[in-house]
Amino acid sequence: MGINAKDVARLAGVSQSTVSRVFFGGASVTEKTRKKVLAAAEELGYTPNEFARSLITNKTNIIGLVMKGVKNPFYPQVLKEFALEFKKLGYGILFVHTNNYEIEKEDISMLLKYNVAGVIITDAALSLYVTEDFKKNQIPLVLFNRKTEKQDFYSVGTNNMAAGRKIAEYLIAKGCTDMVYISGERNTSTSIEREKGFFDVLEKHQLPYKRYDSDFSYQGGYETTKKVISEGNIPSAFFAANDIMAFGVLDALREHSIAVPEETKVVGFDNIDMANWPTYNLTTWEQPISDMVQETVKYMMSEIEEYTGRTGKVKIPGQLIERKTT
Amino acid sequence: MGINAKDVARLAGVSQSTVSRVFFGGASVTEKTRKKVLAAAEELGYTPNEFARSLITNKTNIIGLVMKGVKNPFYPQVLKEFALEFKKLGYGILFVHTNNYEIEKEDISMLLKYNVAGVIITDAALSLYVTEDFKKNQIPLVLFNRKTEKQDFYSVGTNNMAAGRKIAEYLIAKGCTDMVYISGERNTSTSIEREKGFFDVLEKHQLPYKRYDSDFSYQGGYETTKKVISEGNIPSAFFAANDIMAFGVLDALREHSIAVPEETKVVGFDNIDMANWPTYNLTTWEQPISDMVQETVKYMMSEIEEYTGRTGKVKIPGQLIERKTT
DNA sequence: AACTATTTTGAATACGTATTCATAATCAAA
DNA sequence: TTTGATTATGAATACGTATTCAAAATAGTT
Repeated sequence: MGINAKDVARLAGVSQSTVSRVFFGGASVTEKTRKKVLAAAEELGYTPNEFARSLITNKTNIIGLVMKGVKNPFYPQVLKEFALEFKKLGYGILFVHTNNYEIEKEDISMLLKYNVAGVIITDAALSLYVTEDFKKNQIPLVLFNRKTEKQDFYSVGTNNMAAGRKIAEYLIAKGCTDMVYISGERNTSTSIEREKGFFDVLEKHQLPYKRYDSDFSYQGGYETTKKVISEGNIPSAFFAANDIMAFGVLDALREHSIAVPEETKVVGFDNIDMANWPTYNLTTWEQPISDMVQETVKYMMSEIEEYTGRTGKVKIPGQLIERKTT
Repeated sequence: MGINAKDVARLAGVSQSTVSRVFFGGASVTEKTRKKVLAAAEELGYTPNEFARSLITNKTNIIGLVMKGVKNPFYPQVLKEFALEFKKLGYGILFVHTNNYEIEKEDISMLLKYNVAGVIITDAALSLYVTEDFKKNQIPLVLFNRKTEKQDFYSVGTNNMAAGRKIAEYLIAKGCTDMVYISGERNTSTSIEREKGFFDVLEKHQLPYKRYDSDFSYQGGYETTKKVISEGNIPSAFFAANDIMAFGVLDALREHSIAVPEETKVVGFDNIDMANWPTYNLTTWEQPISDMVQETVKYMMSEIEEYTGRTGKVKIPGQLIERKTT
């Protein structure tokens, strides 16, 4: 179909090998022939065929990015940052949306078929066989903002437990005495860790607390809060496991004319753009997306350079962003 | 590195050709050998190398999806729908985030290098040379929710002008007399068309109107409304070119204690999930994402099957969703 | 059984590139 | 210039698959 290296070689009066050397870089080519080749390539509109290239090198410049939630604006933001960062490095992004809670066999297959250079899983959980599939093929894998009980991965996240603790201390300092934690899906490490840090501190201070199980969604925060209100005891503070649930909390409170931060306080998690919108003005914990992305990319590139399969848990510190809901 | 067809062939006691035939489909293979091969493949964990495949067929199962805005939740939603739809058909998605207003040369190059089967551009604008690059390579292209002045593309969107008209008629019927349109970026077809339909009707009714230029962002809607308020004349209705701007409008109004829908009314566009949140309860125009995606996929697949380069403008009708802001 | 028509299979080849290995060209030093 | 060392180039090959072409096996018919 298209123009190939042989065509360019013919026009430039050199061999195909030389054309390859010009475009691959790192090899020794005379300045004169390089110019000849580049001129010919320009004239013909030649672009190296990435597939043939990958066939030889057994490497691709594609990173697989697996994502589940797009309703939480946090994740599109993450996607964007990854896209920009990898673009700088000449890598493309194969986007895989996984619908179910766990990454599906189909999704893995897609990633393997295209021999991705690395995989980032941002939202979904993954089970054992996934481990094996990627390890067997020496494909570096990063769990972004999620961990499994098993330790054999590299994961990048924020220090959820410390954040939970800090938030508890902050609320106590503000005079809160009894608090409610609204969890995300109960099997996600993020929700569990935030809860643990939060409750640890409350227990140490012998303060009463209660957990309501929800699902990281706006509706979840909203309905849960309505339930809390209907039970009659308004706590002195709500800590929601992410921002959009906190928005649901705030809207439910507003609907019942419960003043924030006077009658009760609300803290979220993520610090998505919307947290700064005047309607919400939400006090929340900032997840340093850029730093987390940078860290992920750094590991990924080093593992692509030379695969070691090393594991680890990197926790990028975040910070409390104080606004008007506390 | 990994397992290849030859390995499977050896284990199954057949030739590589037969393995290929089993996995490519459409060819004639005995049920018995098929089972043997599949068993061997399963045992070894074989997946056909898509790159070698593409080298032969000169086709890929990758669709390039170019997107600019991720702050507007409308687009992540679109991304998700495309991902799911194409996954069903065995296609992967190469996600390209373009930062600038126009799709960049770098982005095009990425798409060409990977020889994508088709390209969908959702948000960004594109200039002439892009046209040529894709046409030359017979790569089908769809403009999703955007059009250019040039007619030589296939575009899928909603009928923005008709929607603008309907919204105007609706507001007039509600008794509004002077209205404000808050535009998106001035060079986007969507914003221009919505405006045109809207103003056409108002002019016909000889009603006063005014346009404020904004940028499709929440901040834009918010600041613009503050400006409108500071000018002293509160219009009887705002029509914002998308929902998140409408949210900005509502928040600005709320801040100034201007009652909606009593003192003024607000209409958005898109009907993103958030429009249904209790804080906003926004009356808006629903863009039928699913239908638009379906239509895009249909065209894409037919052009992949057999490239014709045919152009057209498909407009999927939407509908007014009436909530509490009017 | 004998033959033909059809289906299934294997060997060989092509796709476009990177890379090894050998050869040719260039350079440095005497 | 001669020699030796370095560099630039080309021919050949490999990557993993789809596909053509011929051979083998099977089914169908008499």
